[in-house]
Amino acid sequence: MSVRADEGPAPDVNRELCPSRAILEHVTSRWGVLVLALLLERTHRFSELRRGIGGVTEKMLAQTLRTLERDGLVHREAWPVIPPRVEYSLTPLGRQAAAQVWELARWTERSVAEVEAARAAYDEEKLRQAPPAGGA
Amino acid sequence: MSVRADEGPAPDVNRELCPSRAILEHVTSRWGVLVLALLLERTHRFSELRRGIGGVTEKMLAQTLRTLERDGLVHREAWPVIPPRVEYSLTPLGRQAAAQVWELARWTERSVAEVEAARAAYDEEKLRQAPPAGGA
DNA sequence: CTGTATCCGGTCCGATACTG
DNA sequence: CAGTATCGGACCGGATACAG
Repeated sequence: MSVRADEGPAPDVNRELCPSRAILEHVTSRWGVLVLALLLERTHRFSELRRGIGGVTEKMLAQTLRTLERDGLVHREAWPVIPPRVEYSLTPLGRQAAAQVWELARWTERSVAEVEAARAAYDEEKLRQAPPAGGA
Repeated sequence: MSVRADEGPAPDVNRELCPSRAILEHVTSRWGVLVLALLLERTHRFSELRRGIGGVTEKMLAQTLRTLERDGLVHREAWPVIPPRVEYSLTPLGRQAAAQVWELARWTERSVAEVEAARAAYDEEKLRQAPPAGGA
C-alpha cells in the first residue's frame, strides 16, 4: 500500500521555506482547527465562536480569524448596526481546508488510546534501561 | 454538503485540553510533517533524514524523531556496530498519520496560488480602507 | 458586541560544544 | 555516525486595558 500513488511529483517536502508551510500552520494552529471545525457546521458570530471554543482569548480568536480571512478561507461579514454584528463563515476554499483538518482531527481522536499505550510502553522501556542506581 | 456525515458524535473540538491536541501538534509540527513524508517513501537513517530535510538541526531532528517514536508512529532500530547505524521507519499507526498529513500537505500545495491571491486582495482592500493621510 | 494596543512570561528553536 | 547538554535570542500567546 502506498499513499503516494500516481498523483504527480508530490509537494516539495524538502523545502522548509515552502509557502505552504505557513498555510499549514494557520489551519492546524491551536485555535485555527477549532474555528474551522465550528464554521464547518454553520455560520457563527464572533461571540458564538468565543463561547463555542472554551478558553480562547479575544486577541487570539480575532488574530486567528484575521489570518484565515486573509488566506481566503474564512468570509467575514459585518453589519453597520449598534451593537455591531459580525458573522463568519467558510469560503469554498475554506471548506476544503476544514474538511482536511477535520479528517486529521478525527484520525487523531481515534488514535488517542493507541498513542497513549505506545507512550506508556516507551516510558517504561526507558525506565528499565536507565535504572536510578540501586535498580537491581 | 456536510463533512460531518453520520460518523458519530465527532471529536471534542471544544476541549482545548483534549489529548489529541498534543498528537496533532506532533504530526503537524514543522519537522514532523517532513519526517513523516520522507519515511512514507522508505526507511531512512538519521543522516539521510538530516540531508533529506534541508535546514534541520540535529537537535530538532532527534527531538522530533523521539517524540514520534514515543507516540508509536515511528520505529527506531539501532545496530550495535561501529560506526553506529540507526534506521527509522513508520509503524502501521505512523503510516496512517503520515497518510493524513500527506493529504493535508498536498491540499496546501494545491491551494498556494489561490491563498496568495486571496492575501493580495485582502491586503489591497485594507490599503484602500486605511489611506495614510493624503491618499486622496 | 467586536474588536485593538501593550506588556510580559513561557516556550521553542538554532548555535555551539561535547560524548559514546 | 548518532546523538546529548547548555545557552541565549526570538516568538507565541495570555492578561489587561482601552476604543468604536
